Amino acid sequence: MTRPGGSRVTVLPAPGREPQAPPAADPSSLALGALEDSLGFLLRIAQLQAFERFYAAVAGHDLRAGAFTILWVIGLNPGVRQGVLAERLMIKRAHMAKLIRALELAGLVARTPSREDRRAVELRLTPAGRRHVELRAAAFFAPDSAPPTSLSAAETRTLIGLLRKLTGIGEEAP
Amino acid sequence: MTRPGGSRVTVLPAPGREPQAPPAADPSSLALGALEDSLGFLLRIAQLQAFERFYAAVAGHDLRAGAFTILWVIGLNPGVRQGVLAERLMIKRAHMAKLIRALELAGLVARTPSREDRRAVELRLTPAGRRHVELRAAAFFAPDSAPPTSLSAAETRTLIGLLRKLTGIGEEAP
DNA sequence: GCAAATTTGTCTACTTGGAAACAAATTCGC
DNA sequence: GCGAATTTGTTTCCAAGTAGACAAATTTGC
Repeated sequence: MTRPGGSRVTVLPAPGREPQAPPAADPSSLALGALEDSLGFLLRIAQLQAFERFYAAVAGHDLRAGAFTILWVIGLNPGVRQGVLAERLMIKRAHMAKLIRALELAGLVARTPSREDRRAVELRLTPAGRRHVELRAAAFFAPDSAPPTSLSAAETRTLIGLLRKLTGIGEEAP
Repeated sequence: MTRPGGSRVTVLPAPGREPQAPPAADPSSLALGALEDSLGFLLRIAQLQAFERFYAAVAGHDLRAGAFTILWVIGLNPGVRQGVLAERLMIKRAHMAKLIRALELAGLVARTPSREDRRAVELRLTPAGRRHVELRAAAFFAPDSAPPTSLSAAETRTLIGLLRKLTGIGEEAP
């Protein structure tokens, strides 16, 4: 399982002369070198694959992952402020402003100015917003109930646990 | 480590009445509910955090992750075609066309029409492109040598192994 | 009390990425 | 052969996301 080069993997591509092998018409047989050990690269590919699977599974449910996530978290945290939401979901504040305005225009979210801090805005689901979330929650979380085929159930649990630890998400300061 | 609800985690937010708790001004104390068990959500957050760390670490090296990755893979697979590259790196072909043109204009990549298939284009690094990659490889892969602080070295290896298995990247069909 | 610094959300301009339609070349059916 | 379907890369247009400046409100230093 360990790689030929150990952990010092910054092996440069063979300088100058080319491998005489044909250009490799099959994507899965491309040489990736040290990228195969790169956490950032693997996370990127894994995330894109997961989104692809997700949108393939929920096709036609008019369900956008980002919007649903925002509504879900507002539903669990009524009165949450935009900036707090943005920081936790890793969405830039400028972008969150646009997303929230769209949700407000759609009648799913209510924005009320905070009384404690008159710069801030408190977010809540409207009744329509709550209905929207309730109707789509099962479809949204369905892919998590039937996890990827390439991992066993135990491996999936391990992976989720490690990702929680890596991101600091399921288990904050005690 | 198991969650209160087991694996059937589609618990809807408390309908109607609000938690009387204050709006939670601290992002890390937001309730996320079933999102904390969602592989897609965790992968998304982990990837964004990883990119943030990456760009913080290589600040000023004029190093874009996507462009470097493309150059790196071309360097390892001279003569590779655009579509193959796009599929493996999960970049849409329309986008790849733009990226490759930019790299060609920058003098880093040479595009030569394939003799076998006159629609296709073969990609190679120019000498300048090879120099570019060699100069930046150490900085690009540095974050992988000093992995995240929240995981032990063993956990990081396990995580990388699981991600390889999930994505099918380090270990193709035997 | 009050000027300076910070925070909160917003705006404009820009970059990144994708969907759909397309031309050219290739492969398939027959 | 030869027309139909497919593949390859490109173009155009649009959506998603970011950067940086900004006004208003708040907090901080004194």
